[in-house]
Amino acid sequence: MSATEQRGRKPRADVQRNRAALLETAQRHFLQHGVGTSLEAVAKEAGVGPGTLYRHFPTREALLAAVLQTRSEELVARQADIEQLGDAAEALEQWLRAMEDYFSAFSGLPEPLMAAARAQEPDNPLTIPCDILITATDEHVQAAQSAGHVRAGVRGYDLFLAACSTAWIKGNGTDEESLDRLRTLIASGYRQRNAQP
Amino acid sequence: MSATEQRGRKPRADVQRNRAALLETAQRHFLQHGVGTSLEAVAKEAGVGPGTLYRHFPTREALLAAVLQTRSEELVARQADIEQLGDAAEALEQWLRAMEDYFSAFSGLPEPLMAAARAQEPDNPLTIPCDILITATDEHVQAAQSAGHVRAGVRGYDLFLAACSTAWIKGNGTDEESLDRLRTLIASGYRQRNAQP
DNA sequence: AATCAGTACGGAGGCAGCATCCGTTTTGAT
DNA sequence: ATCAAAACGGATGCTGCCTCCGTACTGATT
Repeated sequence: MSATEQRGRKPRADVQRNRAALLETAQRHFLQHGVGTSLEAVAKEAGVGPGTLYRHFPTREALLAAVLQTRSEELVARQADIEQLGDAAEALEQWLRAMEDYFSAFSGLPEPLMAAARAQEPDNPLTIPCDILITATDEHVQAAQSAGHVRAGVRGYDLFLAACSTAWIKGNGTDEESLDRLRTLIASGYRQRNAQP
Repeated sequence: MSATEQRGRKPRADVQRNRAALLETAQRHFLQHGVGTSLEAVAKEAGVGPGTLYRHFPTREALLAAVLQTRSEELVARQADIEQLGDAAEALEQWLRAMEDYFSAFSGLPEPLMAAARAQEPDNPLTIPCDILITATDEHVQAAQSAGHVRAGVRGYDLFLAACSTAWIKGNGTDEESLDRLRTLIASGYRQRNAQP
């Protein structure tokens, strides 16, 4: 028996079915209406009562975290690929874009993520993925610094913040051209002036 | 008769009193609870009914814009001072900080400001101040570019976005040190490498 | 001073969403 | 087939939004 399975010994059929339906519906609603979507509507469309939704996911953040689980895993997988590249500068750049995409998955997502990153609430379900991302970013940054591609004094957390705010702006309907300008601006900010090959 | 006075000829005493009370109370509530504060509570504390509040300020944005009026004027005044400086680079930097402070006046303010800046809704009361700020920023940028302090290709709007997102991050409780790092990062991004005095 | 018409007031009311509680139903185990 | 634990779901109470309309106030007019 794996650790993720039941500790007692009863994985009720109900529970799994409802949980799956809720996750599926919630993802659709988050996609269409953003993270602020009506949880009541999600429950109704999933064919369960509000009580059931709240029992499975006590807070909006818990539901969000569960829905994001899949995407988080994909992101981590992408990181593995990215790390394969020899070029630390290129790797960092790709990683930042990957994070930005992740943050942009649903409209309004950066808000709760920032709240979780600040992380005075240790039981916020979004804190864990955030910490993972920050750490991963920091590793990329350090690698790129060692290779002389990134200024000293830049931390992973700084670029995490930058990616998060870029995603926030993106989610607010700014045109792609302006976004690219902003990304370029930020890249100019962290890049080492004279890269040493 | 000035243009800002009545066009017909009746400035009812009621109206002025209530409007003033609403603005005063709203500012306090925005300060304490952010831009999402309960308008019902504002009305109640101002001693008027909800109807009166909504007649004076049909939307939350209208109320926000009215409350921000004073601050906007201060900001413009500060701009005048800043322009006096001969140093365009220093002027730009100060201007960006001034804007950031303005955006940080109330928690959650960047959100509606961004929505207004994107500006497909021409009757959004926040659009006007936003456009003014963008234009002003662009002037500072161009001045600094002429003096060779800022890269070509940087637009005022880009730095407006940057300031807005910095304020957003700030409003989400990030520590001052990280903010300073981010500001430095952005500054490194727009500054010309070899300034020509 | 008294009247009048226009204006503004304010609260009741309808609506939507959140979150909880508890009587009823489902489920796996025996 | 029976049972107790576990899960369900909807009724419920709450808060906030926004509107509508009978009532009250105000400034102008005589």
